[in-house]
Amino acid sequence: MALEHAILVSLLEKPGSGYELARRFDRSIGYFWTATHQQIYRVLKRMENDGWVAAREVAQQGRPDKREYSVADLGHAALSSWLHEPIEPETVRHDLAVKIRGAAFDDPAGLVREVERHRQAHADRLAHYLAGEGRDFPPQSPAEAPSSPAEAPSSPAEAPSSPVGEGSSPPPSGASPDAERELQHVVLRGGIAYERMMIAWLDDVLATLHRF
Amino acid sequence: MALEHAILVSLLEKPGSGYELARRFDRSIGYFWTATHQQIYRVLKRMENDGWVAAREVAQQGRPDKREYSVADLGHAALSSWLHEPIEPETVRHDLAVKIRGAAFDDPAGLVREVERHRQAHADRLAHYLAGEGRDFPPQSPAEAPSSPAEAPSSPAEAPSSPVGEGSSPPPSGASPDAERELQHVVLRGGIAYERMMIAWLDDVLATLHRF
DNA sequence: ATCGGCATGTAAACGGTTACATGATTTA
DNA sequence: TAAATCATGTAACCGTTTACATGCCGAT
Repeated sequence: MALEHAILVSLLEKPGSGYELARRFDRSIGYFWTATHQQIYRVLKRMENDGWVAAREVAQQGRPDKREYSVADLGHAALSSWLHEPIEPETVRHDLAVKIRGAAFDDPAGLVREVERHRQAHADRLAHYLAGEGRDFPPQSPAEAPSSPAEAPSSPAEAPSSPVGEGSSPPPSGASPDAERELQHVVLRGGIAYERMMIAWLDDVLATLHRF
Repeated sequence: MALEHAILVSLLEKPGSGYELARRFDRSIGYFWTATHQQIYRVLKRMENDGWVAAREVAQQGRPDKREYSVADLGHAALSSWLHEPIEPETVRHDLAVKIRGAAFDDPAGLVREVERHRQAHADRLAHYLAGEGRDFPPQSPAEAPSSPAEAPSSPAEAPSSPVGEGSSPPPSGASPDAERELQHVVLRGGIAYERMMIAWLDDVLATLHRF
């Protein structure tokens, strides 16, 4: 399990309420880790009990009060020790691959629309990522090209919203805002590479299905 | 949930016992869907109660008896209706991405070994897939190249073991052994593309980490 | 004689999903 | 006035993971 750790990272990047975290899990962090608000409130409460995070009541005008969480020393230490223990290279769950293999026993051509839907969803996410990359990581001087040609978008692109927030406690070693940005960028590049690969593969799948 | 459906597909490809299924979920099917034996036994029992699969006691010499399951008409129908309903484009969980972003707050260089471990695991899987592709889908006449240059392997490669098994009931429409092979191949190509992408991205990550 | 593979299970704990619930405020 | 957003929760259910358990057979 790593929801706690994903929350810690997000709160280190920028403190926020449970509600705000829930929305981040629809955006930036949410691209590689999902969680519903119910889950987040429950885990957040446990983390507070364990002293990993501390809450601060914040009054707002025109809005309900919120409890803004930030990472406490114990939480920072917990993250650190998680970072230092090895994790298993992930275990994937690809429903679509099961469907594709299953289609051999039931009208392959019937799957075309479904695969096209998925292809569209991945093209949308790619456009979304590229927009975020262009916004948050504009191409610098020489030597660094952000990414290559893209897909035609379709959904409204929205920002990954990753302002350089301030960690609550002093980090053990080399934690510069510089590293934070660079590492966020390399993760985003991973998302971009993933979507590109998926689109190319789904085209391959469509070509294969069209042969039946 | 799609474990039931993954089991149906696997049993359509070839009938087998719970134990055999559990091992298949370490290989072929397991590359895009994991399940432990306990899970499989429980689901299998439920599927039997629902009339989706039928068991047959098979005596073996030198081994305990096994209950060999095959797909019943109701199971085939259940798979068919699942294939026809749309599913959500998957929700990913990338622990490693969380770690990478978290590393900004705790020694980025300390993550190098972990990322290298993951890179190795993906290189191994790629070698494994490519070996399986070479074995089960040998390059045909013209026009079809299986894949491009690869990685240096390291772990012992093992077969995806996908013999063309016989479905128990007559399929609704175009289910040829031909389609079965082709669709298995396109799924395998997806695995290969995924591993290649991951290796390239992890190299990018390593290069980024080395800057700190 | 012990270890690894075959074969099948039970039980408990945990994590994630879905549904339901409340109440204020701003925007269309 | 109705809908969307902010903000926080409870309850029930279901799927997954981990630990424990049993027993036979063949090979070292």
